[in-house]
Amino acid sequence: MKDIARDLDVSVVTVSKVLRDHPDIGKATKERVLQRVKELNYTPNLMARGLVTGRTSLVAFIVPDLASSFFSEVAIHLSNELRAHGYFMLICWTKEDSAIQAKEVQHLLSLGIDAMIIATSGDDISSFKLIESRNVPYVLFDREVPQLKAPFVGVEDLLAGKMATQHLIDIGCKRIAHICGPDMSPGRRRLEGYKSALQQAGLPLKEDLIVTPLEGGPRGIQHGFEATQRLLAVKPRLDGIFAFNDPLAIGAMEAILSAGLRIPQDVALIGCANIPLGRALRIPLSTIDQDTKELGVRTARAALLLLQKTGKTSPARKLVLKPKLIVRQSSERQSKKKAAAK
Amino acid sequence: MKDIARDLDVSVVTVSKVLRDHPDIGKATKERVLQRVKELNYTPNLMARGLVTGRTSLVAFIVPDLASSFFSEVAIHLSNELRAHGYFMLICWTKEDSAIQAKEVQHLLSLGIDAMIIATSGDDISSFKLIESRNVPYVLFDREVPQLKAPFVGVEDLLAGKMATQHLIDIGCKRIAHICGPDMSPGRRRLEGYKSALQQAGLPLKEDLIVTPLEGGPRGIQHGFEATQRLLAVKPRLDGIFAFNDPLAIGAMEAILSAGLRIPQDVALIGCANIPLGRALRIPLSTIDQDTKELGVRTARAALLLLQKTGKTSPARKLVLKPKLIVRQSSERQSKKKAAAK
DNA sequence: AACATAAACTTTATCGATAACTAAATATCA
DNA sequence: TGATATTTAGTTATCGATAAAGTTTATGTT
Repeated sequence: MKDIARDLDVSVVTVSKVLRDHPDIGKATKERVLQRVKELNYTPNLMARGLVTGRTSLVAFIVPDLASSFFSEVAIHLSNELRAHGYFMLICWTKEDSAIQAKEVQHLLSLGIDAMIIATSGDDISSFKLIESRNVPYVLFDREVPQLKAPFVGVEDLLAGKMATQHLIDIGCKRIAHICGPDMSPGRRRLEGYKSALQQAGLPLKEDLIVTPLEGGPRGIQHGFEATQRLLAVKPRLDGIFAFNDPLAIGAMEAILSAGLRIPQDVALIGCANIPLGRALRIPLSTIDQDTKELGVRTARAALLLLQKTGKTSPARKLVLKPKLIVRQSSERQSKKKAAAK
Repeated sequence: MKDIARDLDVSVVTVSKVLRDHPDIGKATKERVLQRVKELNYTPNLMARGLVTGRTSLVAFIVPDLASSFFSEVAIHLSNELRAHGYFMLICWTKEDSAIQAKEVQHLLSLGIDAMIIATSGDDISSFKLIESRNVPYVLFDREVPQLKAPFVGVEDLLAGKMATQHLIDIGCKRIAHICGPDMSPGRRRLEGYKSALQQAGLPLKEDLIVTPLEGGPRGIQHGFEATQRLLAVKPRLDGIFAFNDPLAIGAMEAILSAGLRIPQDVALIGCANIPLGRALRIPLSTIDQDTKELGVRTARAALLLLQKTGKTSPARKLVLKPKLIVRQSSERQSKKKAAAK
């Protein structure tokens, strides 16, 4: 910038103004500057600019898990929407580890991003308090933290849990197991939904049919496999499994099949998230759809809203989308023939 | 920082020194400062620091595609390795669009990240020239750009293409099709490998058995489906498909099955990337494994190496890993029973 | 002609830190 | 004991921009 100013014999500020389309610059100088800028392939230093203006056009998306495609898909839609409004999105992976998350958040904060979208790992609120103290707007995604009054965009998980479990009940399952997700709002609510559906149907709640993967961290196929092996050892044998997410369900599928049992005849199976590959599995997987596109777009809008109304206090809206049951072969039995699938 | 200095009646520089563990600070002052830092929950402003030092401890990973899990998996290992060395990794998605990539690169550059790891969308080298002109070290990942002498970490794609095609030939396929990937080094090399394997086996090369998805962008299931429908219309009918990646192969699988054909009896199928779900598919998918963990770790090391040797000219190494054939049901026929799978 | 207005720039201060140098107080040693 | 080291802390300049206020010069107004 200095170079440009020197070359053209104008002040640095003039150059700066040209770059920001400031009204008071002559047409002639403006063109001279712009040309030189092009020649030198100059780009303003965002750190310096950010230092003064406090804005960087960056939004960070903090996710606990990348392997399960749910967050990746949402990221895609988020990114598209934010990009359309002039923001850049960066993804930051926390490995479902709240200590890592705390570090990343701190680092991002001091880097000076404009907003954060967080699917939190752990409900330690100190990180959030830190964000608030820095006046950086943020949106909670997928995972709610009750103590915080930040905007939240997510899915009605209690209902998701109920729907999945109720569906298994509808097709005649009596001994339904649940493989738990991480101990955060979606995991807890889906479990709750599972319990309440059982209760409403007058089925007993067996603690040994509720398992949590031994290993922590993001829930993947191998966790589902391991958990299901333990479940299959419980007698009398279960006849249905509702897994927290699709990867867990896929692991469960492998465990069930390799134990020589049939799906859905011996054990019916349903997951949650509706990953694109669910249809293509050995046994197409029933699941609960969460509409990642809608989630992504709505979350982006929530963030953009915060970014616009700089001063005004935000109403801190809570947006909860309705989940949708998708029945495929893994839970299709004679008794009832619900439509859906695809 | 100023506040802390004022409160404790020391200079800002002293505080700064304490924070950086500079040798010349008294034990007493050091402790006083540290305590106040904790009380105020203070974090140094990285923009300001970066402005002076030129370092931010940030590494950006630029990927064209998030849906196919290949890059997500690599990202996980990359992130782990970089984190172990004190760097933070941010993922940036370019939608397989070189214009978007150019923008993101520019934005990241002016943000002042320490290094970039790029799986490029398009071989427009102007972005790379820009990066070089800013003296930001970068590593090319997965996709090579011949004109550039930056370090490269990837897979021997020519061999991958050969292995996959040769395998189909080995099991008796005569009319083998290929669904192309994006027009960059992996796509081109795998196609080349496909051609050379056919040639070596004395099989004719039919141009109408080589298709490219109509729609551009990241290759997904639906692209494989669409491309395969066109392939199936070609007479005499093909008896084998080698798809650029696993999602394409899965799309192909759906198209083949819904056309009433059997896999592998009528059409044998092989993909590339070895996504974790390949095993669990309706018909377990043969594929070429690329060892995402090794790729991630090696790429991270290459980047770290560049970050260390600040001054010295880097040897610009090229690291090409050997792919591995994984045979599963989608290409298992009587004739030969190769082992592998799992 | 005198003054107000506008256009087109320039000056100065600042964002929040660090680097390089300087200064004072204390320690060490012949 | 005086001289040189060593500790510890403070000064000043700078990184690359922007905001706010100031300065010319040209134009219009009555």
